[in-house]
Amino acid sequence: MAQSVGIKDVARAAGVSVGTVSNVINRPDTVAGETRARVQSAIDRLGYVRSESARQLRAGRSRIMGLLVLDMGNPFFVDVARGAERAARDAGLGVMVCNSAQNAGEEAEYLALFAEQRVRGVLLTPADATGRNIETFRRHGIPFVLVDRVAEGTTECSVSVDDVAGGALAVRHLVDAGHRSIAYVSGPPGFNQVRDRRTGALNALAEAGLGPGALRELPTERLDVAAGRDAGARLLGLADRPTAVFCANDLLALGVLQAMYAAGVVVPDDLAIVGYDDIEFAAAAAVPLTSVRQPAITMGAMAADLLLEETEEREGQAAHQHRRVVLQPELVVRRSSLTAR
Amino acid sequence: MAQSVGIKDVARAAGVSVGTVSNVINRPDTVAGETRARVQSAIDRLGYVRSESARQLRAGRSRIMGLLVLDMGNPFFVDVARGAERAARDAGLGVMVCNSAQNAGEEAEYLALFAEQRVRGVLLTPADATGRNIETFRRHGIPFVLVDRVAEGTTECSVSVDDVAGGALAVRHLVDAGHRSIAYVSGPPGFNQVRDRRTGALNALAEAGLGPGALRELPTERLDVAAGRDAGARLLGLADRPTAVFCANDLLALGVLQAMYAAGVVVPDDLAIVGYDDIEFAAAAAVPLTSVRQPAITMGAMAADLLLEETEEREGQAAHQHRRVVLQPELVVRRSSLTAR
DNA sequence: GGCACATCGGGAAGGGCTTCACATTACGAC
DNA sequence: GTCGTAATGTGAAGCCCTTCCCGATGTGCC
Repeated sequence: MAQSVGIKDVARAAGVSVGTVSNVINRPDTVAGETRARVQSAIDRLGYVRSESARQLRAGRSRIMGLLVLDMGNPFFVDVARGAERAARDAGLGVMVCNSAQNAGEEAEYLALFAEQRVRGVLLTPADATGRNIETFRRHGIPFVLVDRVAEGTTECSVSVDDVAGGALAVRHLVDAGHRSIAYVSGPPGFNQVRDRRTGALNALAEAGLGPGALRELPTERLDVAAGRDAGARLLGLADRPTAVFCANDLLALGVLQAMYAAGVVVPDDLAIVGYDDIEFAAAAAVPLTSVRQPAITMGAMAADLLLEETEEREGQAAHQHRRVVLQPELVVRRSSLTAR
Repeated sequence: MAQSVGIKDVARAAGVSVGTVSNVINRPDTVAGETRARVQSAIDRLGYVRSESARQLRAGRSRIMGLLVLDMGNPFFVDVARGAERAARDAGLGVMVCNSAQNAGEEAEYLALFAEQRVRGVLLTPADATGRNIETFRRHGIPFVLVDRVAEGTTECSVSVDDVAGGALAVRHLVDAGHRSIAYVSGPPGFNQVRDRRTGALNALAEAGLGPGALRELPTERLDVAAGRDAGARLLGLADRPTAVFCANDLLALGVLQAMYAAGVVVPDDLAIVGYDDIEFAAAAAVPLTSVRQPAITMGAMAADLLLEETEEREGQAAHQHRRVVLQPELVVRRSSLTAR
């Protein structure tokens, strides 16, 4: 197969001009049926595929949307991606999914890549707590939507879940079960989600007349299973060990669970655990995990829709109003938080 | 920020020709230091980002590699992607990861997308058992490497894991533990992996003097947790229930495990389970899963390397020999297969 | 039969970049 | 002083496509 079948080759083969071939592809109704058929058959015969780069160069923008997530190893983000993909596809766009791996450097690299690609817009779960990457990116004039994080200031659209409410759900549940000393395995302190969930947790404690002293925070470097195991080990070393632990996400919770299992600590009897995200594997865990469910697919889809709305506007519709959508989480109770008695 | 700062604007601002700006970016050593600095500062000042599409149009090919996996919800493929990304990045390429969701139609769409993008090459885990998509794609002359599947014929490179050996490992382990009647939750019959793992299973049975009747196959539509739950339900309905089950991947195994748990069947005492892939969540399952580990990251990285080797050759090195790399799996024994006594 | 009007298709102009052949300059050597 | 050479920079061609303006052809109607 010839490496380079161009529109010219097709035109020659079909005995028409290149303009006509282009019309057949892009506005078939402007071409007479007979001509169209002839051109189409030439296209098929030669195996012509139009060059997206040329197309894009002409159009000035691409048909791809960038999605930069914190961790593709976390099924939560896989779901976000799924939702975004679906919405983008409905609009005829593709999604380029990239993984910053919770690392500001990689985030910057991928954002630069997106800029070079003249991506239509970007969905972003920020990894860089300083916000410097975003600041730099803003200069390019490429619209973006924050995912799983509320936009601060009024600058951009965002779709997030009410993390304060989520944290409160989790801890209220534990308090109701009688726990009075709770650990919070929290993740990197820079993340808003982490902070907001703590705020919610403290609120729930306050409701019950408990002070912030009832919450012992165990920060971690990363939001993954290994970090959870590590936090679990630290938890075991605490004097006056809490009777319950709330984890900033399910991966951490699974890690904690593994550490408890290895140490012979019985969950939930000796330690109750509540996770966050309700990933599919939470239900299949050694002890099925109680978790705060987030509508991940919806979040991805809504973010993509907001972005689409914003980019359409650029084609001269009514002005797009930046919006901050906040969804509500939901508590899913399973065995890990049900003290047996 | 002006939407469109082009190389011309930079040239004007720096008082040089466009050619020189291009040289500053692509071959800085051919430009005098003073000029280079002036151009660079103009670039920074204007926030110029080169257009990848124009660059690519000129170059005739892109700097992106496509990766099309069966299921991004399966952590196994997330690892494959990780490996591929790392290897590609080392070569200065980006990876566009797409998810065929085990669906031939979506696979075809994404392959078409890759062709339009003039992607450098494609790493592919085929979803279309008929091979028709591949056949069509081959016409474009874009090199590709099959991942997790042996190339049939001598047509392409492939990287896979010896599935026959893996199936044998799993079932030999079960036979050694005394099981004489084993179920195989297998997945869609079109998949080679599924077939090869069965072959291995039968081999292991034969070694032990058991006939194929000792293996009861339960096919499923998909390779995911829901399908596993479904297969588990069917398993429970079988007269003369097998005492062990071997699953074609860990997601199925987790599903089976959930079904058993729901039905009060004790794993491993009433039913031993062995999965495949050894995803991270296998170890954290309700009953930690025995599984056949595959070197997923390595597989992704090797596939990317093979592809790079092949595309480099196109620039006129020694001819690239298509190769089929076959890696070895490894059994990881955990509680789900250890009959308690 | 001739005219107005659709309808089609042709041709050329970019769009932003790289690259290549060539112009310019400086400098050391003879 | 002249020439060769190396070091720099210039400018235009061309990658492949879309789009827009027109000319050409055909149609229906008076």
